[in-house]
Amino acid sequence: MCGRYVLKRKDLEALLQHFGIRSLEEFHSRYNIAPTTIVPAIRTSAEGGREAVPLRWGLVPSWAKDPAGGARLCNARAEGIAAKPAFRHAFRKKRCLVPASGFYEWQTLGRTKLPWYFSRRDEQPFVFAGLWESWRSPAGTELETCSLITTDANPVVGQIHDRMPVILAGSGVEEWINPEHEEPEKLLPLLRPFPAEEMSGRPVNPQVNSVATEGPECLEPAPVLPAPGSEGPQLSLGFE
DNA sequence: CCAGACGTTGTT
DNA sequence: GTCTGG
DNA sequence: CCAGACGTTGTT
DNA sequence: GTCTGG
Repeated sequence: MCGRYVLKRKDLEALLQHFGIRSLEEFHSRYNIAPTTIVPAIRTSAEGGREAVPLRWGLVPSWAKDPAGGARLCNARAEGIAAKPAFRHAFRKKRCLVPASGFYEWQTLGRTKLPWYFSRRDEQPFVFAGLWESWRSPAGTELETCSLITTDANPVVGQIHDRMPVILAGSGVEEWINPEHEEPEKLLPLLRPFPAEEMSGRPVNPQVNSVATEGPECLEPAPVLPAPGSEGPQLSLGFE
């Protein structure tokens, strides 16, 4: 799954430039982005161009009664999005890209959780495949939310967790937000695990566990603390 | 036809 | 929004 | 995703 | 144990 990620300022700017979107308001690097917070996303505008928009992470279906209580939809399994009531509409009509520098997955070690940071091996920014929705309150206020699509983990991430977010690359990026595409047969093949050879991962500062830790210290290497006899974390993944 | 239900994922 | 049940 | 909160009633 | 908040 993917319940936390990283987006550095310069990476967002590079991506916006790539899509021909001029950088909006100032964005500061965020090293511990969590569900329920506002995240930058890219989608096709009503006019057919690209736009960057703030979305709340945690999709709320348009028909939901309460946007807070049940909104735990920060991920959507690729296998089910074409049919699940909560996602099928967004899958056809409201696809988006979510810029990122890297993401976290947790390794359970006994009673503690160790966060690992995964990114492209070349440290280039990338985009997650996302869905968004619009919810209107009884008072008429509009709330736009999003969810990140997950798929099977590749062999690198798979050492830690069996799922990972879908990372789009190449022609898949444009195809995903092309509004002319609505057929699952065309879209679902884009939702594959990112190539393991192009990814790397390493254990990082356990302070990541708390959403209050938001700075670059999140990416500090995890202290090496393998107790004798217990299996400690491997130093890194993504190497031969 | 209308009323009412339906949210998802993750983990052990 | 869309499907199911009555 | 993880961390942290969450008591409940009856009675004065 | 389970729900809420970030």
